[in-house]
Amino acid sequence: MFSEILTHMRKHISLNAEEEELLTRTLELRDVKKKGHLLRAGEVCRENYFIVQGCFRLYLITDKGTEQVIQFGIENWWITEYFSLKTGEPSNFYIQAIENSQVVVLKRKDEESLFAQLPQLEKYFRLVLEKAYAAQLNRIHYIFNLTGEEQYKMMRDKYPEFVQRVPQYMLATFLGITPEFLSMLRARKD
Amino acid sequence: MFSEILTHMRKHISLNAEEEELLTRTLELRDVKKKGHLLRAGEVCRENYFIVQGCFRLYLITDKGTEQVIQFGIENWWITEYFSLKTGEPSNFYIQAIENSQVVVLKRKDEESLFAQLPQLEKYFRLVLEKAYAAQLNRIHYIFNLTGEEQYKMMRDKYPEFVQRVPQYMLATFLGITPEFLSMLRARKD
DNA sequence: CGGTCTCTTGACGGAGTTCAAAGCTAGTGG
DNA sequence: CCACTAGCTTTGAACTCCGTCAAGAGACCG
Repeated sequence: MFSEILTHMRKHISLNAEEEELLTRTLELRDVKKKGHLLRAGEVCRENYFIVQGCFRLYLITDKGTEQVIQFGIENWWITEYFSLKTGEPSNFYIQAIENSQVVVLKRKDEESLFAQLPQLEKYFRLVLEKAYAAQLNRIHYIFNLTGEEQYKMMRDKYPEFVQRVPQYMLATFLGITPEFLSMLRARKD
Repeated sequence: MFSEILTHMRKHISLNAEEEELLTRTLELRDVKKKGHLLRAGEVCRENYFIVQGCFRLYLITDKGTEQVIQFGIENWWITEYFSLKTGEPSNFYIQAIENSQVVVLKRKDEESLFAQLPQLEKYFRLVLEKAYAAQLNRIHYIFNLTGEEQYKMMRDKYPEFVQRVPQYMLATFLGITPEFLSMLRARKD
């Protein structure tokens, strides 16, 4: 359903019925099965995704052959790989559904004309990006100043439903620790 | 001078003479001495800065009382603390000049009316933020997958002039290591 | 030329990794 | 609905990178 994305947009900008109709004509809904990929390393990223329902991860395969989760995305967040999307170069990252999910797809080829017709979208995405960028700075702060244990406890206390939702080995690499060490942390009763 | 920021904007959007004049009337030039602050922890961030000349760092004081650099900024980059700027809450961060510098100041109180008069600025900042956000994702990737030593060598080889430009103890905390350990790395000839 | 800021050196300690193996769980097909 | 399998989690021992603390040596600026 497009109602979720329209609700989200209305929090930042105002659109009339005609404009909303233009949007829903251009955007596309897509279902993604658990473990299905929206992007694989080596491919060029040509779309931006708004998560209607479900949960995704953006990750990569390191030189050592292990997976490193860089970012999670849940309902009402946009997720994409901007570097590849903007430059047209092949991406190093994967975007994968952790659960059966549904996204709204904004294709790069439609972006320019849609933004030209609905200039307010520029503001909407500017505001979304400001928020996402601020969150990244905060994250870097935590990475450097909290131990793995402290980060895990913070996640667990602040977003308990989220910690339940994703496999431990994905959460571990997101926190910058190994699955083995996270398992040990959980065993130590607080 | 405003010529630097106008040149930068012309790379992303087109402005006519009248629009550029409106911009330069609203924006402000400010000189900042080495070690001067644009923002201190506890203050509310009310401005966004385009670096015309010089070098800045965004940092914070950790619980242990040490400085942690989160981000550097040099010529033609915007730097601010978006969380405080957007929410109006006091910031936890400092923004400080590393050299004698000059910035263009965009005040929050002018932002709304300026964006209303020059809607193209929405696009300009959207594009700037997309690039900055992509760079942060890449940075998180390096933080997790390179050791302190590998990150230092990459910085040194990729941005040698920059490594020269900032004090070692600032570079160390930016890389997530202690100044002592960075000193040791430098002593090991490659 | 004096003081503050910055960089270096070294000994010790701890948080987290690596590797290997075993135990558990959930989805799948028969 | 059960059994099997692949994927996920746990455990433990040895090891490593990097932090902490403390002291001293340069270097820069007024």
